[in-house]
Amino acid sequence: MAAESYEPRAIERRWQQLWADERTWEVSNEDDGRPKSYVLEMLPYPSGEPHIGHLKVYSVGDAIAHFKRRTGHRVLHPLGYDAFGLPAENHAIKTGQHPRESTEASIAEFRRQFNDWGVSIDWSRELGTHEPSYYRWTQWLFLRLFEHGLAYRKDAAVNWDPVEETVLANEQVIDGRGERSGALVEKRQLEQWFFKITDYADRLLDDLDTIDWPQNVVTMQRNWIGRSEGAQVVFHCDALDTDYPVFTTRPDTLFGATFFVMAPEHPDVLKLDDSPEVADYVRRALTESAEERGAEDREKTGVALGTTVTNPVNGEQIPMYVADYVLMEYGTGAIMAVPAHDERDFEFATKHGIEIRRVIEAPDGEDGELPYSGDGPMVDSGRFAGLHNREAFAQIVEWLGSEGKGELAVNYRLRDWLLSRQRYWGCPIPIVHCEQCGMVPVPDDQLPVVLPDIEDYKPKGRSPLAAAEDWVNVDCPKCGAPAKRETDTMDTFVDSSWYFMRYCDARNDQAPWDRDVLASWMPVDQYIGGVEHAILHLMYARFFTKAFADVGLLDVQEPFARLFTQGMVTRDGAKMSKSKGNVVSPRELVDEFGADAARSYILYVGHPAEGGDWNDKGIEGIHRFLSRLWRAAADAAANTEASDSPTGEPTAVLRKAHWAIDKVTTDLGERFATHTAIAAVIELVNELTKHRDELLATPEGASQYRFAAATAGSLIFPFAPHLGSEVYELLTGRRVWEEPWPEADPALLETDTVTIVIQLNGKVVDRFDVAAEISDAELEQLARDSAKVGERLDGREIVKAIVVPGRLVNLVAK
RNA sequence: GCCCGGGUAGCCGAAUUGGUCCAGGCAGCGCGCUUAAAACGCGUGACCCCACGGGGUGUGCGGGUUCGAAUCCCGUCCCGGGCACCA
Repeated sequence: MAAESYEPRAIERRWQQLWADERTWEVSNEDDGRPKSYVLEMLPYPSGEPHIGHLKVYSVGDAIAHFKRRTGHRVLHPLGYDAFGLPAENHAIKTGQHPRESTEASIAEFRRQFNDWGVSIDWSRELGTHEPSYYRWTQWLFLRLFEHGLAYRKDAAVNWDPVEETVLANEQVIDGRGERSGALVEKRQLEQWFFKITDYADRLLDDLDTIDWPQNVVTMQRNWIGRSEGAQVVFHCDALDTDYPVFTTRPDTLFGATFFVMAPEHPDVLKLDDSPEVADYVRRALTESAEERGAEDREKTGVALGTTVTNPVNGEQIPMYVADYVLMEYGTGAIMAVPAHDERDFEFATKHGIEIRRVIEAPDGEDGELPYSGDGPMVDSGRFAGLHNREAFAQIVEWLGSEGKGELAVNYRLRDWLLSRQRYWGCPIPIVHCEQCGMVPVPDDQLPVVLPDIEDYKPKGRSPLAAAEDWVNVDCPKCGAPAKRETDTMDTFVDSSWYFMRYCDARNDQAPWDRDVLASWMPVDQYIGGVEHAILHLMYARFFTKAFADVGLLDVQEPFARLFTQGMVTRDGAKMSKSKGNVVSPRELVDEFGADAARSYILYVGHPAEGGDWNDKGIEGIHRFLSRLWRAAADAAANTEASDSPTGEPTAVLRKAHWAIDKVTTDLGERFATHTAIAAVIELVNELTKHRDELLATPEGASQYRFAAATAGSLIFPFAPHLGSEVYELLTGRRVWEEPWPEADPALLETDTVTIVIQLNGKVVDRFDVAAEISDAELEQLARDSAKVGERLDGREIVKAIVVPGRLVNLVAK
């Protein structure tokens, strides 16, 4: 009997060294006839050292990558770092350390730990988004979008984070506060760079149907795009002789429009009425934060503008108001108000004593409470009265069209992506501003525009780059006159919106990628990451993919065919956080229990898509299991006569091994239920431990024991690759990752007999064992004989027997 | 307020998607090995009755459909997440 104990560190070091020496996980871009599979985890942001979330995402991804390799796929599984960004820069402001230094120190630590975890990465494709060899192509791609009008500069009211001292994208503002700083965001009128993501709203929406993503992520993207269909309707204002278009989803309620409201930001408000009362209201509304203004239970305030517009359907003059519940950013910044059928308008009208006119009845004819936003027949609506409002919708829009007063229209909640940042540690925007030529792109052969070193990283309301005068002052690439570089940098989300394409052809120095190479790998077959990226990153990456397809750089429409969002690991039911002091450090775990135990346990704590509650004792259980497997393998190996192909009559252990193969294959391959997959291997190992002595007593038993132990190693390999490799090699002399995934023998999956339970309306009346191979027809006959269909039982006549395949029989009585 | 998820042993969690519950792990209890401890192994493990064969009740709560419900339907209560003045 082997006396050695399981020493994960030694085993893990040995295999990691071998994988590094042999470059086992590198994959060539040559097609070798196997189907490709691109498995990718969301790229990590290197800050400090990896946390438990990183351990989880790579445990998940690596299990998939290994499973794919062993089921005959050519697997691309690369890794890189999202290296630009504010935390490194804020650290630099505090300490004076160059962000590059702190970032690269962190990258080194990440790389070291990923290796300690034994993740099967193709390191030949490693990249960092802060490297000039990478951001050269970020800039190059930016210029392609610029050429096609998809990157543009405009003056707009933007979100200004007063703590970070930079503008933020809409997506980075949560409840009126900066996503990182938590500071109340201010509106500032600034000239900024945008990507025209709104051009892609419909495609981003429609193509959600073509990808296999979690339902909740799809829903979040749908809501974020926020497509609504309705009509644009023109209201004429005699006072300024101006037409004011409004967007409405309910043109069928036009006859109920009894007033008209403009947003405080609307440029015409003060032209219509410059009274002190109006001016005061506008001033107050504009200085309020988005948060205050958006508060849910806030009263509807507003001021009359002292003039009217004409309702196009009936020629009525209706009063105009300015009110802050109307948003300048959505629609046209003005609305028609229908208090009878809109809650907000109702509230405002009630407060200001405005007429509330019902134009749609509840369908049952009874007048319900107002406001009523449902469907029903139209009343008090001129020639449309009596129609159902759904029919009237189309007819009213058609009539408006014929009068030149309106048309069908679609509106989106989605805004263009604001990409410029007034910060240092980011990718420079490759544009030169020339007095003569305007905005001039830096020629491709002068890329990259290298980020210069500076002394002072502190933002002062403009980019710190502006202080680097040697760098800023250049000759215009077009006319040669003195000009200035753009000093804003790009949002880091730009860097991470195309990195998955770069991996395909990571060392190409002629182009961001070769189109054919890209076509051979894209799309990513399985993408894995946190649900917190449901909108930002995942929307931007989809947009980039579509935009590059349009520009002619690639041939796919969607970057990520399947998405897996992992749940958060908690500890004792609470989120892990430094302030709570309940953080589990991957490094300490790996030191104590080994990477295999840490990785297996994290996949065992629950279904990886849901959370999973960390329990310090729990990982010891997994460690015990791995130790048992190790000892079983050592025992089998010590029995040198035993062959690894099983001989003799199948015993329970052999059946269990095949059962485990079947279970792990389904649970890992199809359902991605890692918990039950690992539990199946645990059961197999428990079976081995339990029957060790009796099995090892005979040559047949020993062969089955050896086979079962090798199978356990093979099956645990995707979760615990080091021990899996060790066990398999020990027992078979072969490398497990070069072996095809095992197949279960169907004949061994079944047990000899099954117990048939005869029930009468849920009550057990009889039970007996039959051979497992019994056919359904025979089973039913047995049931009839046993329970005497047609006779009476418990005073009731049995009318039929329902046979559930292989399991039980139910009798129906009346 | 609206839209998704989810409530199963003391805890984490399974349940082949409608097939007769609770696999696996943790904690607990008992036993073996041991001078002892640790480690390891074996057994036990929802609740209530019991003549020791078994019987009854059990998946947040109340109904319903079905031969059969953790699973489907209706109502209700909690917990988590997303959205929220978007006209």
